[in-house]
Amino acid sequence: MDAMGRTTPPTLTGLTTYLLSRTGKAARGALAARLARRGLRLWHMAVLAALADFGPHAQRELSTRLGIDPSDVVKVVDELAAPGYVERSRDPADRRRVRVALTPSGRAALAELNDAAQEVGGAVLAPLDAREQATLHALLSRVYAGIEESSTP
Amino acid sequence: MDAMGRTTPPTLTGLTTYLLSRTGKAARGALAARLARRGLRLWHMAVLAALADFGPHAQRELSTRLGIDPSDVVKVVDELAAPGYVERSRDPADRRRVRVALTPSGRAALAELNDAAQEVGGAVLAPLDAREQATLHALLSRVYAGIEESSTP
DNA sequence: TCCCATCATGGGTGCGCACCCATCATTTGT
DNA sequence: ACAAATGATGGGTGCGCACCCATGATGGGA
Repeated sequence: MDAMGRTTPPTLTGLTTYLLSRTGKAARGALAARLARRGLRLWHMAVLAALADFGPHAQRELSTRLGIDPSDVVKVVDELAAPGYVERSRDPADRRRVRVALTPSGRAALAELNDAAQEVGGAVLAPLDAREQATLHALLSRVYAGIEESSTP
Repeated sequence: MDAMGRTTPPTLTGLTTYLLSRTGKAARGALAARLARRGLRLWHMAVLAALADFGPHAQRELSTRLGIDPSDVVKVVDELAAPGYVERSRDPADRRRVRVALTPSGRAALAELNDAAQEVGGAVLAPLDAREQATLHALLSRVYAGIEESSTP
């Protein structure tokens, strides 16, 4: 009797925005679940990645780079400093600024998080073969670039 | 001086999950903004679409089809019934069930929402040409299918 | 030197979303 | 006929995220 099944309405699946939103949420959720094991959230990983890729930042720089509210940066950095993943130090040149730097332990943690993320990616993208995953990544990169550009004019 | 710019850390952009999560959130946000103009949220559109595509549902059916908590279905339907987009009626065969049906006004509203969604899609996917948008859609469809399947065993 | 801009910090708000539980009406199975 | 299962409803919770404002410390320009 459940002939109409559990199928998602075609009106929705026909919308690329809908698919993006859904798959994105799934990806986000899976990733967040992995991070939660270590008591971290997505922003924590983003901050660690920024520090690893670009070296130490003042908190304000983290804010503009990642698009987080400066006020929230404080809290995220707090939570990263507690387990010793990052270190705060005052910038001697400009003593208002707090320089945030990655510790070795933070770098190691990031590596693990990255592995976890790769795993999650593998699971989510399982229906696609390697070639297709690559094209998906390429297309998404361009869409992402477009978004970044339009949000930071 | 801001030589390191506002670039997103490559460690993140290298992760397809991250790109999915971000672009998905952007898509979701843009869509939600459009719906908000009419005082609706994403679930409202999903329910309207389900009714349009598959005809009237009992609320429980909406719950299982869309993966919303039964308790939340009640509230969403409440909000759709207020402007007269849907109508509730007791199923005469099983008087526990409440049959939810789309009204003409609801169908019209859905059409408008659908147009809005297409617009949003066009904006988000602007960096891609038509052919690329099509392949992106196809790839995402398969990923989405994989997700649905693994979440409903 | 003084005023204003900048930065970090802490505290608080509101929204959306996912969940859970208790209750009541009704149907189904025994 | 009665107990158990099902469906709808209302009320409440917690989390993540995005914001906003006030305060105190510091730096830089008039």
